[in-house]
Amino acid sequence: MKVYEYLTSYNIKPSVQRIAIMDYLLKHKTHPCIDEIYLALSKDIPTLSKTTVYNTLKLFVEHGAAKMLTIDERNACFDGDLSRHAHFQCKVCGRIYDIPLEEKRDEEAESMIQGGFTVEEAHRYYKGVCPRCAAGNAQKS
Amino acid sequence: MKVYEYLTSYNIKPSVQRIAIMDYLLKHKTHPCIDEIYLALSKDIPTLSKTTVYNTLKLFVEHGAAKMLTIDERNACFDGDLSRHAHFQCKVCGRIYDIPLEEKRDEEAESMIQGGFTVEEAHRYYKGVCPRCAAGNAQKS
DNA sequence: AAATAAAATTGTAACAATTACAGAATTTGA
DNA sequence: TCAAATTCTGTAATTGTTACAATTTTATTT
Repeated sequence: MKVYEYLTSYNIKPSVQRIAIMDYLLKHKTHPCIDEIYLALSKDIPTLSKTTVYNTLKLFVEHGAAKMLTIDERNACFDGDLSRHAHFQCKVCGRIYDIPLEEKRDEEAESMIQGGFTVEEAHRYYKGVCPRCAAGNAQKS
Repeated sequence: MKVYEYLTSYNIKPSVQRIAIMDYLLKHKTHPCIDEIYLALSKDIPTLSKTTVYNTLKLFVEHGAAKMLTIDERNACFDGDLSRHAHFQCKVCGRIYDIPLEEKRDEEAESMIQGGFTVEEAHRYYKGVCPRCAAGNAQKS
C-alpha cells in the first residue's frame, strides 16, 4: 500500500488509524481541521477517538509529514501538501485556498539566517473575500 | 494627550481603558497576548476586567488600529505596529521578533487580485530558533 | 444641575478547542 | 504463547475565548 510506505519514509509506524488519517490528508486538499477529519473517518472507523486524531496529527507534524496552519483563529488546520505555497482564507466562507508562489529565493529568510536565526518554517497567508463569495454565492463550507 | 488623538483618528472613542491598552501596545513591541496586557495594566487599573481587554482589542482590530497575530498556537498576540513587516517566533523562548521586509511589490497578492480575490490582509512569518537561544541563553519570556 | 438615555465596563457563567491521564486493546518480540 | 511495549480510547481537566446581564460611566436633554 502506498500510504503505508509514505508513513514509514517519515519514520512513522503505520497503524490503521494513522494510515486513514494520512490518507485523508493526502486526498483532501481542503486543509481540514481536527473535527472534519474525525467526523469523516468515524464512519469507517467507528471506534476512532478524537484524542487519537489530535495525537496522530501532532506526530505527523513532529515528523515533518504534515504542516499545521494557524490561519483560522478558531481551530488549527492541517496540510499534507509539503510543497512551498501560500494560503488564502476567505473571511466569508472560511475556505482556505492554495496560492502558488513564484519560485524565487526567500531573501528575508536568508538575511535572518545571516543574523543567526535558524529558520525551520516559513508561512505566508492572505485573508479577504474569495471570488465565489464576492459573486454572492456565499456558502459556509 | 497623544494616544487620545490616535484613537479618535481611527474612529475609536477613547476611554481610560482603551487609552491604557493602546498605549501599552504602542510602547511594548513584544507582540503581547491578552494576558500580558491584562496583567500589566491591572496594576494601574485594578478594576480592569479581562473581558474589557478582549473587547477592546477586538475593537482595535476592527477599526484597523491593531493587528492580530496567530503565530502562536496557544493564544492570539497583538501588534500595534501597522507597517509592513514579517515576524519570527522562536520555538524555544516563544519571543516574536519583527523582521523587516524588502520594499517590493507582492506579486502573489497582485495575481490573486487578478484572479478575483479581494486581499485584505497579508501575513508572513517564520519559526525556528533565535540567536539568543541558539547561544544557550534560553529563557522563557 | 437633575433626569434620562446611551455606551462602556465588569464579572460570572457558558463554551469550545486542546491536553492529561489511566485503562483497554493491539502489536511486537522472545 | 506469554510478556513487554506501543497505540488507542474515553473521560476529565485545563485553557483561551465569548455571551450576557448587571453595574458604572459618559453623553444628552430638559
